[in-house]
Amino acid sequence: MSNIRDIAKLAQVSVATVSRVLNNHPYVKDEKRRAVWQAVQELDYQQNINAVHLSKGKTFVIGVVLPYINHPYFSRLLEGIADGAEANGYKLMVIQTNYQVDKEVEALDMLRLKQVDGVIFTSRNSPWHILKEYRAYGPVVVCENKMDNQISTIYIDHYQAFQRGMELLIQKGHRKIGYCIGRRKGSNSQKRHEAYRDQLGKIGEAVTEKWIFERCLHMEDGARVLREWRDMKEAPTALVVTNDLVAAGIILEAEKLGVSIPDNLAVIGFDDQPLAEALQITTIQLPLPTIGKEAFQQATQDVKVIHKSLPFELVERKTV
Amino acid sequence: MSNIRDIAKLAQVSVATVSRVLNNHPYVKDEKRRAVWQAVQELDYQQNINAVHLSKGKTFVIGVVLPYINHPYFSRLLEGIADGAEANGYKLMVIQTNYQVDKEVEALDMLRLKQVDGVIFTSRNSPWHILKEYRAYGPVVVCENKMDNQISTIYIDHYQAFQRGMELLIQKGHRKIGYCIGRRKGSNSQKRHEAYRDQLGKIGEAVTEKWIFERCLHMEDGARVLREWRDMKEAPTALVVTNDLVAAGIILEAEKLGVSIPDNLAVIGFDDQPLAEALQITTIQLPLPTIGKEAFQQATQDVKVIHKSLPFELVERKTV
DNA sequence: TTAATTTATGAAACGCGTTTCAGAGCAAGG
DNA sequence: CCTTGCTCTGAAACGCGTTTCATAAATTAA
Repeated sequence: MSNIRDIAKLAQVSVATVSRVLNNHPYVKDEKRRAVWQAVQELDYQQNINAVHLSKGKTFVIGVVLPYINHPYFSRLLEGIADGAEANGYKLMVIQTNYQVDKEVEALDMLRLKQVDGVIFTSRNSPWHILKEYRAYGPVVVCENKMDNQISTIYIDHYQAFQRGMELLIQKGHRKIGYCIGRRKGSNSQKRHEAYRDQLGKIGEAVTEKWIFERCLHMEDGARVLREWRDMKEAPTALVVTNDLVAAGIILEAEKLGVSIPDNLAVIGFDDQPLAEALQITTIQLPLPTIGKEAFQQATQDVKVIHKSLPFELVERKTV
Repeated sequence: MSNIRDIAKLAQVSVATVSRVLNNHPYVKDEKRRAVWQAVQELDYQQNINAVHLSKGKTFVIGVVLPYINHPYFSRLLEGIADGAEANGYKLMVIQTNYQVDKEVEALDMLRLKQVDGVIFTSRNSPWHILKEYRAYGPVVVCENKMDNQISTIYIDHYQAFQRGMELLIQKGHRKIGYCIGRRKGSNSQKRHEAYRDQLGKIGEAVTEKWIFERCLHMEDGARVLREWRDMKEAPTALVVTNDLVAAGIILEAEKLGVSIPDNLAVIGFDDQPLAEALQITTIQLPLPTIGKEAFQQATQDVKVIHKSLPFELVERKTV
């Protein structure tokens, strides 16, 4: 394996000149240029990118933290990030965390150790102060609605989005409304809960804890929810659901059990995945790829901290 | 930013000793150990992993090539790879290619430049000889059925899997059978086609080109197929479909258009995603996460070239 | 008590590309 | 003819951790 010094020797120039030639810098005589390329060919030179990274103190790699790779919400987000990366000559290091804090810290450590130039959290479980702590090592971007003067956030206003869903249901006459969520403690989840509480408050209804279905993220969870719902003495007439996947699970299980949607139960999802279109699910469309792309921008530019909310849109179909 | 030499100076030891302490090597007096850690604290030392990579000639990163991140087939595969990586202290660099050859080559270049220790192709578009060319730079693992004495392959026998699907349909009395596929030229696709041709041959039927639906990968494609199918003068009575997602698209569109599944059209999918369970799709279950995990193993171990086929299983539900 | 190990430690080399800085040569401007 | 101002180069420093090798000191085995 030859290196730049071997090339220099063979081409009878200095390593500086070799570097210049390889990187297409100006101010090198054509004959030297040719000599260098000639030597590169002869020795079958391959650059060692790790030396470049060391020397430049930069890797053009962004770390992406996501709890589950195989979930359309995060896949779409990741896709957006990947598009941004591709367009800007960056690579992506993907860390699947299953919401384990140590995995999240591992991702942050890549930043600390200069393995990546920035980190994007599509979701997180670690306390905020940990992210702040690592902020000194490089840009950290988080996809949630949080105002912090050091960490940029690109997000959907889940409070408003959830509110929009609630409004639609209330407008259709629903008063007994429940909701599904992946986990309670997430920041986005909390925003949704606040919207839930506030909207119920507006129509003089109290929060019914039993109507809040936790651990709802995948399609199977939807089926579970529908069965639980069916067995309730007092059941809600409408559900605002984590995402389209869970909504689909609810709807398909409802079909099996002879529950009519939306007559017996109205359902509203989030995301607007192809599945929502196929099943005619009323949903709140979220611009996930755009979030991803913008998060990427922020992770690479780091000129100033921003907090950007991207618009959602209600897509009315047939489940409300 | 302090480095190992600063630590050495402050702790009054050599850099070799610092390195030993940091890496928990034996043969260092406890007092020096303490002195080093003390200095590390004082100077807030952060290791530069790029120097480690350069020095070791290894990065503990594996490159994963996949055409589409946001597709459950590849997501599940990636999930398996990620599990393997996590369990072995490796990180993953993900390259989304959209089947562009230059993107695939970019991934291979990461291997050549020592940015990654190995590359896994979950699917590819580049000619085989390119992969072979890069094989010299490190392990390249491909998820398709190809016997090569240099490149390991971990795969599902798509010929047999497709055959199994065809057999079921034929056994149920179908003779006019079509199929859906993502793209014709893929190696796995070709295996499927061969099985299609052969099975049709066995029952004395010829291949009907119009019954081969190309560019079927996502749910929307299924809807398109169903409509095309509906408009055919002579239509197949059964379809073996790319994957569960497309099958779901077909089934849901059929429902909308009043086409009865399986009475008017039998459908069999691949993968056995949660969606298949929810929609009661008869499908060929593929061990995607296992494929991923094994591919990972092979990408890191590289002791000898293997070709491993993993078993699939027919899951009969209600669409055949 | 001597030989053979084991423990401990540092100098120096190794992995390798980038960039700064000083200086030389040469052409255009005055 | 002299002064700017490019063009072109290379030496050396920089980024930084790992590992080998030689050596010294302390044990243990014989």
